[in-house]
Amino acid sequence: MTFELQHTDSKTNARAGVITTDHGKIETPIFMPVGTVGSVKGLTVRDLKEEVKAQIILGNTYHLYLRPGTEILEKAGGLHKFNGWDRPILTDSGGFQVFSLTGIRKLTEEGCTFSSHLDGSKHMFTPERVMDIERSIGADIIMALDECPPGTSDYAYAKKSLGLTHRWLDRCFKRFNETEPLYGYNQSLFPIVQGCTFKDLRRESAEFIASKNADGNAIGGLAVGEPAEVMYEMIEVVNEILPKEKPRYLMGVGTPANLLEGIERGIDMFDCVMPTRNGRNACLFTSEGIMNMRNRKWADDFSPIDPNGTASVDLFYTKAYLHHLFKAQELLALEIASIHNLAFYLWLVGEARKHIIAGDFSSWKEMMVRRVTNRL
RNA sequence: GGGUAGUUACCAGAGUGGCCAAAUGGGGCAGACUGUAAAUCUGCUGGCUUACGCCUUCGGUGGUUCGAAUCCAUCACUACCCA
Repeated sequence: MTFELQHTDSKTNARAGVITTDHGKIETPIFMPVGTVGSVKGLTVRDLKEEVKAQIILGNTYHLYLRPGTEILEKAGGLHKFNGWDRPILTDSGGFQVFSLTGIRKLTEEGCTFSSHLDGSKHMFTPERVMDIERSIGADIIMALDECPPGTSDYAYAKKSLGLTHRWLDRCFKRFNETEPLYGYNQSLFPIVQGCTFKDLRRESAEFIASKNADGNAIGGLAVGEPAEVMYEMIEVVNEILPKEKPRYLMGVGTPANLLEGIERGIDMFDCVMPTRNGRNACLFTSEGIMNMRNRKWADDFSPIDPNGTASVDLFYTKAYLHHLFKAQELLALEIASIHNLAFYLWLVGEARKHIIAGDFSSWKEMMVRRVTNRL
């Protein structure tokens, strides 16, 4: 995997670049739709390519390990062959599940013991095991196993957790370097900066991560309960240290405004369940603002879902019809909303890229932040 | 014509003397959702009120009672059964 930095904004830290993987190129800044169990919920590969214009999608190590399991994935020839997505894939390590499954998991120096949310069976993730599973899945970019502590963690816990994440990272790299890809194309391992909301821990972590000289670097442990302003501050602290010539991935973020603020601060990659999950819950993000499609006011609005939208569903269907589909609990509502939201997210980062290259990112971004946070 | 059961908030439906402005479900109206244990979750849903509280309500009317959605009488309507 390589990264070519094409443009850096003169007024901000925003950049435009190209990541090249064995499954194709990714133009940054980019948003990556989340396909936890190997499927971006509600969308076909054709939807992803033709409507959403996705360039890379995510899979999740924890979920894919539990089902269908590595045996099936290896028999299939890797996740790309299994789900039919022949463009780049990134797999999260299960670090986020270490955070979200609090109560059915236990952390030790060795790794994380957890009960399957599917059948209660006991499993253990160690850095080595996670690397092996991510080799089996075969994503182009694989994430290190980390601990993602809550945004409200105190300093003592944050420091302790950071130490564990760093030691786990060394073990991830060791195993990664001792093993080979299974399917004939290269894989890149991204380390993850942690440190909660403490600047000195974030700096310490960023320096440690930068020293690994990985193909790309991630920032984790944000948008997990802390205020957005604090998140932006942490990004600034970390991005001062992370190398400019490598892509920077802000994990799990976020709202359209979060993306714009992140891009301004030098983030290149984002992923988030928001466009799909909120879409399924009738929340539509558009260039004019946010709409709750279940609200009565859309019942007799026969204008297109999004006149400025790039997906065919945006112009083909009306707001009134989509409102009706949500009220009637029709599957089609979830699909239309998911396609729309993802297409909007991809449009947004694509526009950001154009404006970075054109040199007017800053003013465009200020205008867009106001528009995308508007409630319709 | 006779008999039986019933009539409760938008709908269905509990409640059979005070703890009832009235369970529960649905519907309705809003809100939340950030590396997906989420097609999920939360709140509100008689009126006025920030709240305390006050007012009006359980088919109609009239009673009994300190007190009635709950007991009595009567009328109306509905369903089923017998002629």
